[in-house]
Amino acid sequence: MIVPNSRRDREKIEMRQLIVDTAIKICIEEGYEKLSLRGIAQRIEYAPGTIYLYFKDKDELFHAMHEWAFKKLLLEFDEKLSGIKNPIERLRGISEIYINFAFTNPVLYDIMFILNEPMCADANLEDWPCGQSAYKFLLETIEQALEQNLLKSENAQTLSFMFWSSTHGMISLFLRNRMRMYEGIDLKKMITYTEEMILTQFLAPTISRR
Amino acid sequence: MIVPNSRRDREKIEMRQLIVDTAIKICIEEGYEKLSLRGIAQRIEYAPGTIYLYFKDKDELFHAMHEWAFKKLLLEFDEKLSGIKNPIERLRGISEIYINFAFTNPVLYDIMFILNEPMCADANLEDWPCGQSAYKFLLETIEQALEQNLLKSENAQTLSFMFWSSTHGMISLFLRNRMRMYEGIDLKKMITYTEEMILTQFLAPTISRR
DNA sequence: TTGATATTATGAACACTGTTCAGTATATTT
DNA sequence: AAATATACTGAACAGTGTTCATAATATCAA
Repeated sequence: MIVPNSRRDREKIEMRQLIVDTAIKICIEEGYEKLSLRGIAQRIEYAPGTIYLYFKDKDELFHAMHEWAFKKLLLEFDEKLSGIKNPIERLRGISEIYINFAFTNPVLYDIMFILNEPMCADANLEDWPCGQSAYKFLLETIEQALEQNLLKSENAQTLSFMFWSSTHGMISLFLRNRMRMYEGIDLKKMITYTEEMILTQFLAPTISRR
Repeated sequence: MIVPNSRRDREKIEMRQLIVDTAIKICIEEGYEKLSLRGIAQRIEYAPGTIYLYFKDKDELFHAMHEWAFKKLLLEFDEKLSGIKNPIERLRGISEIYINFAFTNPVLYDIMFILNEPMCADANLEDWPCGQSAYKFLLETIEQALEQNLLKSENAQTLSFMFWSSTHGMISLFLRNRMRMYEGIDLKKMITYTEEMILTQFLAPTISRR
């Protein structure tokens, strides 16, 4: 990571961000498959080769977009969930934000969790701070829920994985148009309903209710 | 669908199949991202333009590969599950076959459920007979389980969607290398364990046990 | 068998893509 | 003002999907 000491370094970071912003803008406006380095260069009125002064290759740019998207999701978690103390309500909040994020920013969701860029193969965890933080958010919430006996006793890691991947599964099948058999059904409603159904099954049976 | 009446039609189908087989072979050997029409043409010793006499474009070829892969999965369902009568055991069988299929044929799984080809956008259900059959397999099994009160009472469609997408979620996160936080863990074991955990939660509580 | 017709195959060409790099322009430092 | 360092350019390369005039081949009628 570059730390902005001189004006030069500052400009370098600004230019990097300009490229990332432009890339994401193109993805949103025209779709990820239309994203090209030449297209980015044209929008910011630079020559194609210039981008290579700021990113080693397309993968490194993708990596930056990836990180940028996670930062956006993490920000929503922080903003909307810091006030919620009950672990189960936090869990519900996480689900809601996650699903809404995917529906509002399908392209970003794609970049974060679905697209297969070589970058993902050899990138290590240290290069993925926001992604890790987002996962930690979920994991810690579940750990708290377990401590307070609000969920059926299980490994916190396993439960986190279960909640995350089931939600991801629904969203990615939706985003990839693999839910055509549910014709005429409001798919977002179906997803939120199923999400709640799963959560309910894993709630610990309350001993006394008043 | 072309029906082979004359020798000409038969040859047309054979050539189509040769192209599909070659395409899948390249995907398996070198990865989907290395698949190119020129590469296929070279392997079967034809000119690049020839492929366009059998497929309108790359999308139509992808569609054929897509269908071919579903046929393979469906075949495994038919072969290994026709003898199992108990709906819950069938459900377990479906999970096992599905997960094993994904781990054994990651490229095919990609083509079937993850890759985003324009084809998927405007293809209608009629062009997806095997995919529909595979889903029906799951749906009917769950309907039977519900009839026999073996699962917690819920909509069969919702339950099917839940089981399918949670499994898909785990597999696709694994295939896309998005499970790096579970370092050192046997990921296939983790997936099969979680799969069983989910199923267990949805089993109807047995009234009497002997 | 020959000639006309329909089918099948070709490969150059077009417009794209990511990427490299020698050359040029600009900015900073001496 | 000269020397050096940085930033930028755009042509070039090898690759992609796709098209199409041309050529080869196969089929059928006379």
